[in-house]
Parts: sequence; structure tokens; C-alpha cells
Amino acid sequence: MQTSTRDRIVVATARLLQRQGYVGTGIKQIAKESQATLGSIYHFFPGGKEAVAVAAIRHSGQEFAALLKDSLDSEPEPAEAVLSCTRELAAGLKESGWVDGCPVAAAALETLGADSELQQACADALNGWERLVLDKLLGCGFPADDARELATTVISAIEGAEVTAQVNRSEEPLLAAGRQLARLIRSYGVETARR
Amino acid sequence: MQTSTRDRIVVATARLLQRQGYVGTGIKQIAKESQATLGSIYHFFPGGKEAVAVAAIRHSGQEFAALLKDSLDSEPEPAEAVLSCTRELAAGLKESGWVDGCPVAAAALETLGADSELQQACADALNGWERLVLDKLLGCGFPADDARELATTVISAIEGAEVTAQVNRSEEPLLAAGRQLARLIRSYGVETARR
DNA sequence: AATTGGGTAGAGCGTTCGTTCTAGAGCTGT
DNA sequence: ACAGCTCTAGAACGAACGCTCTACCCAATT
Repeated sequence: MQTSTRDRIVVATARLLQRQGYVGTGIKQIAKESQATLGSIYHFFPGGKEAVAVAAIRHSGQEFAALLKDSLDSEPEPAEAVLSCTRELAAGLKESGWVDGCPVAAAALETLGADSELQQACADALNGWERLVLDKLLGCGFPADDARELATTVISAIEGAEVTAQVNRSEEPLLAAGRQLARLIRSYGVETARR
Repeated sequence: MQTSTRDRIVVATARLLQRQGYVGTGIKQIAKESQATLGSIYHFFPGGKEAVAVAAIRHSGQEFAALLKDSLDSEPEPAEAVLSCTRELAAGLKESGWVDGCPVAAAALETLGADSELQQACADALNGWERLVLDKLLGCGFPADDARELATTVISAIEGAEVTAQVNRSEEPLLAAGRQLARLIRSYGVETARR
């Protein structure tokens, strides 16, 4: 057995949350999908369903952060980097049959009212991604205020574009958002000095 | 009795879907909230839960379209119009305790896999809103290609910014998106001739 | 060899789900 | 007065929910 049971549970839950949200995902489905049993799940996560979901969201947050970081680092210019990022997301989304969108959006929207630990985990994930974009912009010489506002806008727009792309089963919204975001970033006319 | 039972069901369901999504909303909760009974619900909507949800999403789609149209028409310049729109959304979101976000996003994300009538209703709503923005841009003299790509980007960005704002319980993401979208729109340098 | 305890296995608890069903209330046309 | 209709009312069904519980496996420790 290569991967530990705990990891299998987390990974399977992450995918299920991404596709069907929190309420739509049952503990027994997690058990089946991760090849674990109820006993194992409650052994590793005495907190029950919510605890599993929190771990899964944190996992998804880090996983996507790694992907985002790679994509941002692959291009020196931030405008180009964002563009390449949306292209990657569009390709992945299409490949999954428009099913694997933002890994936290569905769960986040369902648990908004009840400031739970789960909701906090979603917020953390989103803010972590935003910080990656912010750092990229700062590293390219953007003024702090501009960079901050741009970073939140970039993450928000990508988030929304992914939803739109999923609903319309088309890469176009994501690609359009990428092009427009690149244009927006370039409009600040910061010549990237370093790197 | 002012409003008909059917309308009460649709309106109550729309609000519940907006806040807790499709799976998170139960038929019995709809009955309680709308002051109807199970009998009434199944009388007006023989299709069951999904039929109620479809009607509710369509209702939400039109309602938000009206709000969007008013907001867009309140300003001659499209950049200003989008900005004012995000301000309105931010205010409403805050007022609701960060709970009343996009009325279709939650439901849309949960039902992505199963190309149901519900998913189609969500897509229709989104596309209807996009069309309003598109018409505004076209009416202000934007070239068709630019207008189309801008419209999808505007809707996507607002959508995503609303989610980000909800998760962070802050108006800032929505306001930042509004400012940046306005900047983006202005960057096309189209002087609005007519009107 | 015996014991311990982390991990596995799943039957079963109480509750809630969406739906169906029967019964009746309130009105209209004859 | 009566039949025929729309709409209301909620009990009851099977299925699925999250969770608890006991029993068991097996490698490491004594």
C-alpha cells in the first residue's frame, strides 16, 4: 500500500468537495471513494465530516497554490504569467469535462452563514493564492497599493471566470478573462526591471 | 392574501438557494419558509424539488437582471456604470451579513456534473446578465469583438469578486474589482458618443 | 507467549430526506 | 343542493444521512 489511509481519505474528499460541494458529499461516499471504512475515517478525524472537509480544503488550497506558483514563475512578466495561468486552468477544466473547477468555491458558498472552521479554511486558501499573485507583482516592481488591488482582482476574476466557463462548458470565459487581465496589468506600464 | 402561494414558494426558494445551495435546501424547509405545505408545493410543481429550483433560479435571474439593468442605465459611461454596479452589490452584500451573494452561483456549482434543467437555468441567467453588459458596451460605441470579451470578463469578475467578498466578509474585493474593471474599460479609449 | 493499542470493518442508531398518498376545505356553475 | 374543480393539509414511506458502537486484525512491546 503506497499511500496512507489518511491521505487517501483527504485526497478523495478534496476531489468530491470540488465536484459536489460539502452538503452534497456524504461520509459513506468518501469511504467508498477512498477505499477506507467508516471506522478509519472516524479514527483519523474524530471531528467527523467537517474535520475531514477542513483537511481536504487545506490540502486543495496548498495543491492549487503550488500549481499557481509554478505557472506564475514560468513567465517573467506578470501579465504573461496570468495569461498562461488561465490557459492552464482552461485546459484542465476542459479535460475534466468541466467538472473540476475551483476546489474551494462550492464548499465555501454552502457554508457562508455558519462561520465554521470549514469556512475559515476556504478563506485561508483564497487568501494564500492572492498572496502569491501579490508577491509576483511586488517582485516585478509594482507599487504596493496597485499590486494589492490587482492581486485581489486577478484572483476574483479567475475564480469567477472558472465558474462561468464551467456553466457554459467553454474555455472562452477563462481565456477572455486571462487576456483582459493581462491588458489590465500592462496598463500600469511598470517595466519589469529585475529577473 | 396579497401574493399567491406559488409566488411565495418561488421567492422563498430563490432566497434559500442563494444562501445554502440546491442540496442544502430541503423541500420541507421551503414549505415552512414560504408558509405553504407539501401538498401545495407538489401541486404547483409536479416535477418536485428540481422543478421548484428551476423556477426559483429563473426568478432570481430576472430579478438580478432588472437590478443590473437599472444600475447600468444610471450612468452614461460604461466604466462608471460597472463601478456603480459593484458598489451597489457590495452594499447589499454587507447589509445581508455577507450571505446573499450571487443567486445562482451556489446552485450552479453543485449541479455541474448532471446537465439537468437546473444547470441550464443557471447558464441562462448568467448569459442574460452578460448580454445586458454587452448591449451597454455596444450602445456606447465599443467594437463588437472588444465588447463581447469585455462583457464576459465583467460578469466573471463580478461573480468571482462577490464570492471573494463573501468569504472574506469584506466589501473590498468587490470594490477593487469595480475600480479595476472601470480602468480596463476606459483603457479601450472609446469616447461615448451617443446618448 | 502474552499483551497492548493503532487501525480496520460494518451493523445499526436516530434523524431527515424527497416523495406519495388520502382527506378535506373553499369556491363555481348548474 | 350538488357535483366538480383547484388548492391546502399533513401523515406515512423507503432511502439516505451523520454518527456510534462493538468486534476484530495484526505488528510492536513486554
